[in-house]
Amino acid sequence: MSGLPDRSGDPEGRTRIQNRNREAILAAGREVFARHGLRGARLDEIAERAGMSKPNLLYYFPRKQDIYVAVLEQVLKDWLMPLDALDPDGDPVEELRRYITAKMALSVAQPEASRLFAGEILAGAPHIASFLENDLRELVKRKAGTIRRWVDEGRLAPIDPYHLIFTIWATTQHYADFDVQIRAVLGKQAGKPGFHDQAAQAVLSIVLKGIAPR
Amino acid sequence: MSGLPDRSGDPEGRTRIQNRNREAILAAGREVFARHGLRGARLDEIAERAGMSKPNLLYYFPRKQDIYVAVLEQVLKDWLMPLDALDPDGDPVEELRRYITAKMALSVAQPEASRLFAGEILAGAPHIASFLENDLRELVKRKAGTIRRWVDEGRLAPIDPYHLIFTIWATTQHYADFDVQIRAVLGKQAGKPGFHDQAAQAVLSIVLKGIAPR
DNA sequence: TTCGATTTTGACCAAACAGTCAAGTTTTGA
DNA sequence: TCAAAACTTGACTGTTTGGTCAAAATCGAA
Repeated sequence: MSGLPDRSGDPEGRTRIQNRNREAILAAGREVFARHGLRGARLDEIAERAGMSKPNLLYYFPRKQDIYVAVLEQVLKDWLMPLDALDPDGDPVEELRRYITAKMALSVAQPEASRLFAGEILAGAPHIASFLENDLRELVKRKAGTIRRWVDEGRLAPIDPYHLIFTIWATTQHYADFDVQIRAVLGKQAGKPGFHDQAAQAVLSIVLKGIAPR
Repeated sequence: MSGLPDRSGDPEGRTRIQNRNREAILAAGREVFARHGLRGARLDEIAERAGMSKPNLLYYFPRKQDIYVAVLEQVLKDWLMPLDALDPDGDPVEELRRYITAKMALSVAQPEASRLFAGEILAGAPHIASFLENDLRELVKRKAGTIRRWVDEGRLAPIDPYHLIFTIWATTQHYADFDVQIRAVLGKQAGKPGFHDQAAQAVLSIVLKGIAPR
């Protein structure tokens, strides 16, 4: 048919306008869902932040939940990479140092992703139950096995691998999820260059020293 | 006037029925707000869980936000007690051990309170900004001063007190806030008696070893 | 330039929701 | 026992919200 947009340059077969608008919607959605969750988010608000009318928004994503799920999928795409990268054959302390550093970097680079994830968990994880019970559970099981072996070999202090992983998640994601509280407590200190490096150093120091072998 | 209910037994001057119904509403509100936040919560849902009609609910709290603020006030009433109890003249390690234990106990005993707090933070802390910038900030400043003195005296490893406090908040509140994820990862293990004791032991071990003086 | 496909939106609809009200029921203590 | 106060709720209102639709505007490649 004459006049059809060229979609050959796009793996999903989408037009230039579709790609641009979907990205704007997902960015706006991430922002609004991170703060208000699925139920608290308003389509009007997402549309306004995406710079388009509400009917146009719905032209691309027919339901509010469709936007939410698409944003969640984006978040989860990279969510497990840092843990997945933990090398069973590597040096335990260096591997965990790299893991903590990578998680911290993710919190700094994509705080809204972390907050969206946290909000979904607070809501009971209705949309990511499968992801948690399968992808996440299997990966954590494998990596916990690795950490347990490191402990058994005396290369790490006797610590339950699951609780270690939970501790790393908690401390690194905290800087994204509770950013508002941290800024309230620290005031201008929290906005200074190097603040997150200091935070990363503190977490690395406490956790790595906390699990160092005797 | 004849027939007035006796309120002399109540410090707030409320009747027996008022006390009973307010408590039911606050308990229901805490549950619904913890999961859905203020914007996502429905009055119908709170009323149903409180076991009363919606107009009756509104007889006691005229606006949805009134319930939310009342629930938040309940949460914040005890929120700072564990940190406030940190004794500047005590043994550093024992004081921090007690603090971590108390925070963990709070997470176990009142997970919804923790989740409500987390949700309010994710939403930008619109209703507790003053609390964060005043009560919390002042208290943390004082206790960070105590911890810094302990570090300076060589009684703790060289660690930034603020990041230590954030680490303790993160690790202890994680067991309440991310309970759904922990249960997904651990399955039945998370429901066993003693699980939270093990969690507390793990956090205590990592953090206290992590900040032990050389 | 053209024309078919795509994109856009103002106006609108129906349902959901916060909150109201009049009237009935229950409580309360003299 | 009684009457005033307190409590309760079905029916309702007005607003908000998710979503629809017809028609206009724009895009895009021939």
